[in-house]
This record gives sequence, structure tokens and C-alpha cells, in this order.
Amino acid sequence: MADTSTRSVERALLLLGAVCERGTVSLAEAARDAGLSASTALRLLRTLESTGFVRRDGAGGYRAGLRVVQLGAQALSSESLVSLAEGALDRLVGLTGESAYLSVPSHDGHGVYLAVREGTHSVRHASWVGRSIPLEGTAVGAVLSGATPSTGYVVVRDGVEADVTAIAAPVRAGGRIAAALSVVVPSYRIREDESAGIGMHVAREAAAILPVTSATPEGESA
Amino acid sequence: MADTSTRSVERALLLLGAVCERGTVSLAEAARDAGLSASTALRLLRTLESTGFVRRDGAGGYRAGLRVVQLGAQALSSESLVSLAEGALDRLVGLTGESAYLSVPSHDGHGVYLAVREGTHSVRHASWVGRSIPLEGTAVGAVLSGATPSTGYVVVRDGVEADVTAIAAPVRAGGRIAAALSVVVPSYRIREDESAGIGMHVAREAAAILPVTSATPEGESA
DNA sequence: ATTTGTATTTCACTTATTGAAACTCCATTT
DNA sequence: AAATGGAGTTTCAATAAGTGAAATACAAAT
Repeated sequence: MADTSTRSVERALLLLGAVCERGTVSLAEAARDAGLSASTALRLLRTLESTGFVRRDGAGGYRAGLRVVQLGAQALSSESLVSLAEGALDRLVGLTGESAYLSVPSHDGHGVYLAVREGTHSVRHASWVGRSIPLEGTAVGAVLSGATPSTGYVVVRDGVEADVTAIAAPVRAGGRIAAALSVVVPSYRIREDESAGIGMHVAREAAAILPVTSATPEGESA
Repeated sequence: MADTSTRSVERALLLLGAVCERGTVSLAEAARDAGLSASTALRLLRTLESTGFVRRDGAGGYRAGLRVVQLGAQALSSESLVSLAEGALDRLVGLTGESAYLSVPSHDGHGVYLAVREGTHSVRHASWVGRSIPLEGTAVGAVLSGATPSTGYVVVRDGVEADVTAIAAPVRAGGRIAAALSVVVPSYRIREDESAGIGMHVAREAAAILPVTSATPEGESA
């Protein structure tokens, strides 16, 4: 197995990431971000362009192409977890008025929000599908790494983001932890004892997302 | 300039497309789809895997990774056209009860639905964001290639999809055509004279999406 | 036990990728 | 106006990096 990895492809994907994150980049910026020489970056960006993954705007800047939108939408809709979790998200928002999220582990120490329901309070936590979140020091991270205490939920006050408290619980698929369900609250609005109450709701909803099957996990997430 | 394109990258992107379209594929299938030898496909898929663009399920199959979801969501949300068109889509659905779409040209003779509003009739056209549509023989295609007659809209009955009639009009950004706005109706439900009425509405809404500026197009779409 | 199909590894061949340098534009500065 | 600096682009020789056939390993089907 080893490090079988294709350099030019790795680099191209790095560039693609840089372009998507920045929204619009010049060749020089993209090259710097990805640590490549301008000529190499140009060549790779052209390849990305000819395949629709990247496009150029009037001014010559690079931005995400439609292929990215297309594949992303397809991939998201094939995540049945998202549809399974919709009821739970809605109920949590209804119950608490706070924003609720479904997240899964992504790569290198991060997770992603796969589904989002915004809260109803006018001051509320706001994020978006696709948002990348660190696993270290977050409630979602604790849950996804299996560090959920016996209470069934994790509360992290003022973790990565200041002034917000996150309450998360694991969505289990057979043996594995497939995802985390969480509610995020402006810290000023919540007392210790309240977080416990919400925690129990989150834990209950999370537990109910996947049918309790004694069968093999197997097809796991998705 | 010429064909400056990096083969391994092209191939990797082909594989990524194959994986995303099929939902879940074995190595052999993916390799066949992309016309690659198994060993090459394996190497490239591993690279895609290590960067989060592809992941493997329990059975060893390949499926779209979270990076795809993430970048896709980001890209879609940075398309300001989508939010600008929301009102128009809503009004068209309200007026006609039929499904309404915003589409833009993608690559090689195809377009993509960037935004969708489902109609309210129980028998209605249904599609999804990211859906790829041919430009040949479709109302959207005619509009995007600038073939809109002076009436301001295009009607295509039973074009690519049988039994449906599409009515489309161009969204202009300065000089360019940035997108197409369309309504898609089951053909049995619409008479000639009705399509003209809807056409005028579509054309009016499409024209109003972007502020009429005499300034340079420039930043165009997005 | 044999066959068939897929996944994976190895390896010699060489093709395809690479980056420095050169050149062109264009906007700013002197 | 000339000079400067920065971005985008092209060229090209060096070789690092990617390729696919074949070998091996595994598993399921006959």
C-alpha cells in the first residue's frame, strides 16, 4: 500500500480546494496557497478548467466551476443520513429554538456539517452545510471520537468559537459512530441545568435516527 | 496554449465523476467507466481517497467523499445568482403552479440546474439542483445559446423529455446571457395560447433578476 | 478442486510533468 | 517618458513521476 499517491493529482486537488475556499483567486494567489510554481499551477488550473471543475471570470480570476456544484449536490443527496436526520433536526429546533446540526467526520481532524436547521431566536448560531469544523476541543469532536460520557451527550462551553455552547450526541450505526447531532446556543442564554435538559433531548433524538438493528453495521454511514 | 492538460489529473477527475454519478462503484467498474487499467485507477482512487474526495464503504466500494459535498456547498452558496433568482422562481411557481428552474451553461454542450422550485400540482415536473441537461433541443439550450426570438422566450414541446413542455427566457448580465429561467409543464396540461402567457411572465421575471446596469458586464454571472 | 473475477503489488520503461528562465503586458512609480 | 515591479504565459531540457502488463492474492461461484 504505502504512499501510493499521484503528485500531480494531489496538487490539482489542493488547487481546487484553494480556489473553492477563497471564492475567487488569481493564478498567483492560488499558486502561493498551494505552494506551487506559477507555471505548474497554471497548467493544473487549465486542466481543472477544461473539465469544468474551475472556471474563469471576466477579470481572469479563477472560481469554482459548475462540476463542483453538480457533484456536490449529487453526493449530498445520496447521503441518506441527511434525510433520516431531518425530523430530528426539526424537532430540536422546535423544542429549543436554537440551531441544530448534523455533522460527520471528514479528513485530517475535521468534521463537516452535512445538514443544518437554523434556530428561531433572532440571535442564533448560524453556519452552513459544508462548513468545516475542527474536532479538537469541540462537542462534535468529542462525540465523533467516541468520548461521550455515560450521560449520552457532551456539552462544550466556549470551545472553538467564543460565546457559544455546543451540545452534541452520537448517531450510532451498529457498532460505529456515524455522525453527531448537535445544538448550538449563544452561551449567555443557557444555564448549566438547562444544558442538561437539552442534552438529553439531543441524545434521545440522535439515538433514534438510525433503526436499532442487531445486524452488522456494514454499509455504515451514508 | 494548445492542449496543456495534465493527463493523470484529467483521469483522476474522470474517475471522480464516475464515482459520483454511480453512487457506489467497485474499482473494476470505475476503471471501466473511465477507460483505465485497474492499477492506474487504483492509484488515482487512492489519491482521491487520501484527500477526502472519495471514501470507501464497508464493502470496499468507492463513493463520493465529504470534500465533494463541502466544496459543492460552498460553490453553490457563492453563486449570488441563485439568491437573486429566488424571488422570481417563487413567483413563477405561485403564478403557474408548475416547477421553475434556474440554469447556467456548464461544459461540453450541457447546462446545470442551479436552483429549483417544485410546482404545486400533484403531477409536476421534478428535477434537482446539479442535474445536468443537454443544450441541444431544449428550451434552456436555445436561450443560453442566444437563440431567443424577439418574443423574449422559447417554448419547446416534447424536447429531450417526452410529454413535457419547457418555457425559458434569458437572464442577461450586461451584454452576456448569464443564465436561463424556465418553467416546465406536463404537455397535456398546456395549450398553445397558455404557453404564450406563461412565456411572457418568464421573460419578464428573467429580465428583472439582474439590475439593468449600463455599466460593463465584467464580473458577469455568479 | 477448479474456475472466474476482483483487488492489489511489483517493476522496467519511458512518457508526461516539472520549474527556471525568458518574454509580454499592464499598472505604478520615479 | 522611462523605469520598475508584478502577474500571466510560453518554452524547453532534465528527469521525476506515472504507466500498464504481468504476477500474486483472495474470494466467491461451479
